[in-house]
Amino acid sequence: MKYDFASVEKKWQKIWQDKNVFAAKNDYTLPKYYALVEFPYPSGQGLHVGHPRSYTALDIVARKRRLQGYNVLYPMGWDAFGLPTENYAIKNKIHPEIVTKQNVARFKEQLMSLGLSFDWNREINTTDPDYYKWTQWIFLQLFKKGLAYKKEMSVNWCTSCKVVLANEEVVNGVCERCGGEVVHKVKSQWMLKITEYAQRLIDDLDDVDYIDRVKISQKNWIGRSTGAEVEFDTTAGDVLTVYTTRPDTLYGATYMVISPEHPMIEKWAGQIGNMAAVREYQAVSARKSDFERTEIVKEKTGVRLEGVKAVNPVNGKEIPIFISDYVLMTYGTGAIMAVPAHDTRDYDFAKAFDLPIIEVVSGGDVSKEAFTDCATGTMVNSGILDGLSVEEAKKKIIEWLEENHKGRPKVNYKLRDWVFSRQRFWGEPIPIVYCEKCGYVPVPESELPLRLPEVESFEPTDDGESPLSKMESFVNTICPHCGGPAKRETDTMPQWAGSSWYFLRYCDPHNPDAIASKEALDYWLPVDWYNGGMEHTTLHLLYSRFWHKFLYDIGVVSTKEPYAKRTSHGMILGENGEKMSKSRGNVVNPDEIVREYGADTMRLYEMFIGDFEKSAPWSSASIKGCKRFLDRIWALQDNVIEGEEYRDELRAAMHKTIKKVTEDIENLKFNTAIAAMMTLLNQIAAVGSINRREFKDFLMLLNPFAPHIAEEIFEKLNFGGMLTENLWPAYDEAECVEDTIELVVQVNGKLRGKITVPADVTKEDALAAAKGEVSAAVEGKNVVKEIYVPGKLVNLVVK
RNA sequence: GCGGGUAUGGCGGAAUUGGCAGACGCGCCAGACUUAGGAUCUGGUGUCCCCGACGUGCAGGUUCAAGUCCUGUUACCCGCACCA
Repeated sequence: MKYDFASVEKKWQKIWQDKNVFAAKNDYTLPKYYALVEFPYPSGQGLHVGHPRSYTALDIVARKRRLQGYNVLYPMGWDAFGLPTENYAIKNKIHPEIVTKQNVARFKEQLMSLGLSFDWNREINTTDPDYYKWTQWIFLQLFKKGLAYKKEMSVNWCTSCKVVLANEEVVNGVCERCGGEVVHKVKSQWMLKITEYAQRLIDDLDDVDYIDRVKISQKNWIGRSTGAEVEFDTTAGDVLTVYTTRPDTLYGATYMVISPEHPMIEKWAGQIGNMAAVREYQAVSARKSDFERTEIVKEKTGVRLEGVKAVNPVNGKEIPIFISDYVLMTYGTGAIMAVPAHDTRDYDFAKAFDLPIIEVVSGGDVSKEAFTDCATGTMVNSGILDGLSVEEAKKKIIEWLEENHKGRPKVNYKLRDWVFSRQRFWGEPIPIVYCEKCGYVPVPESELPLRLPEVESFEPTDDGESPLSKMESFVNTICPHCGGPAKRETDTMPQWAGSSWYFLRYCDPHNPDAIASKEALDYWLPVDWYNGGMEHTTLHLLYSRFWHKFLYDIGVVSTKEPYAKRTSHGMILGENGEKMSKSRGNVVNPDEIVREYGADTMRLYEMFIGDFEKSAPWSSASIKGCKRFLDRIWALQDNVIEGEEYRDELRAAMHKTIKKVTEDIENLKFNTAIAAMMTLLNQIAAVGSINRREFKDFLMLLNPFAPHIAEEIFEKLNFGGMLTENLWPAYDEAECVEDTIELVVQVNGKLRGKITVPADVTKEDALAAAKGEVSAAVEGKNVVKEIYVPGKLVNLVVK
């Protein structure tokens, strides 16, 4: 009888749903396990085969944990605000709410068809006012604590989407989403002070179990560096402060460079002799897009400020000041001391402008290139520092600077504050009112959610203002503070807002009075295992850690970190090994795979495709192997015999497989777990039959991977109740060992034979047997060394 | 340039502390059943000059023994990119 996966899968999906089998219990006395996958953006394209890789992996973990007696929370929801939906809505003249509803329905149906054990009672949607009420509430708390502020700043402006982008959304100088040109534009933006949390975001990584590459990426992104601020007097009278990681090279500073946007330029305008040239350079820099700026990275340009000089604090020498766009206003103080002998950029600039290069650290050849090594050099030409190592010199010069009030130690971060405004319709309205008299006033919490107005047109404006700005009934309001006329903020939040706290809402998703009840949060948090893509390491993951830490600070949550463990899956590539995309024509549709092979086969294949953490190309040929595996298990029903215990011929195999599958699931080694089950099946086939006990435990192991077929056979064989109500099988380490083992016999390290010996063989017996096995090869030669590795091999070294 | 990663049969990939290289699967070959096979079952399948030798990107080294450790090197992928 052939296995009819289509009807069986539908049958069990309905039973699971009707009986609420996977609902997390609100009994906070039970041992809990919170498994989380990144909730998808419900795009118009429907589910991608990449989605189920992550979802199936943690579904396996969740199902296994339930069988191990845990109260498991494995939820799903929709990160549904965002540009593609809005663009689609504009283009097709449908309200984004309707588009979202349609896309969610499609996604949900697709996820359901995969038999994922989500607790659908806890489904959330970031565009639901009952949800974004709390996104807005968190923003208000940030505002009240001074962590949300408005700032005039140069922002990344996508000329195609007509929207401000975060730095993280600009890729290679173009818009991450549409590939449109990105230019700079000065706008007043809401900002979140993530930089205030930079050090804690680094430090607390020590307390969580994230895979190394995620920790390293986050640290690099935050980009902590230690150095010093040094104050340079100028002939204009003002002090120019620079940041440097190499204060030891202060004697080698032969000129200074400030950013073209540096405010001191305006202050000095009257004293700068060549102000026209300076203004021209400023204008050219401002016009450059990020793309142009990175394109012409090679040659250094700049303009010398005539009439103003700086004074090196260590030796009183006057040195020239330049403006150049290789110095960024957004990092450090926007000004540097240039030490061409020991910094490659300064070196290039000095060469281009024919400036003196003074060696202050010996060890390199500064006539050829900058010597930047901090580990080996010795200080020279440096007065009080001469003869010291770089590290010693750093300490000594900082002491000197502090004593003479010319500087201090300083830590800097590359991380910048989070640009939180978007000039778009389909996002959470920022709940702030602007009053001429009172300034920025928060919308009272009792008025949340501040809903998006119900309008028909929400096209972006050409001047870069939000579509909301044209909706007068929305804009015009009353100041909550003074009662006078006021205007609402018309920008909306970025897509990252709703996803920065969604895992909290799952704990208590229908609570009207709070993000979630304190009891629910205290019970479920932290998330025990969070899996998601590497592409979210520096954005979503960092943002949500930031928000969580803030919520910890104001007493909403009780854990410093949201996620105890973070893993990351590799991408599934197209058959040609390239990233799947419509334009490459290599997209695999999960619906078709489910239709042709069934959900169990699809799940199994995605887990078997390769190392979970690495990317792997799809193969429509290989998937058959997984189908065959399930068909062969189905066929085992014809060879079932009675039996309450494992038979001798399968005992070790059963124990070993249980051990392997149990451990591999914890270590993300789903592919070898499946291989182990295939091996067990081959052993069963060799024996010719399977008894009821063996089959039952086999089905338990199979269940997390291929739940439908496992449940069906479990029911057909009357093992009692639903499989999901049973317990994960245990293994006995002692039983994993076979009675006899095979030892490899090597002569001079080369394989020359194999011997079968009792598992508890003595060294003497093993050596004797080995010598007998390879007598021909050892004949007439001197055995100079005998190596015996118990359970593995015997190596005879002969001469 | 910096950071992270990868390199193993025709293909996807296995391989605790160094200990049988190629588990498991795909594909391929042969056979069985069959009117038929793109179904199923059984056996085989790293390469070659096949009782032997060679073989984990490349070149060295350590070791009784190296995919694994050390030194050097190449190619590709991902991320960041003038961060002082």
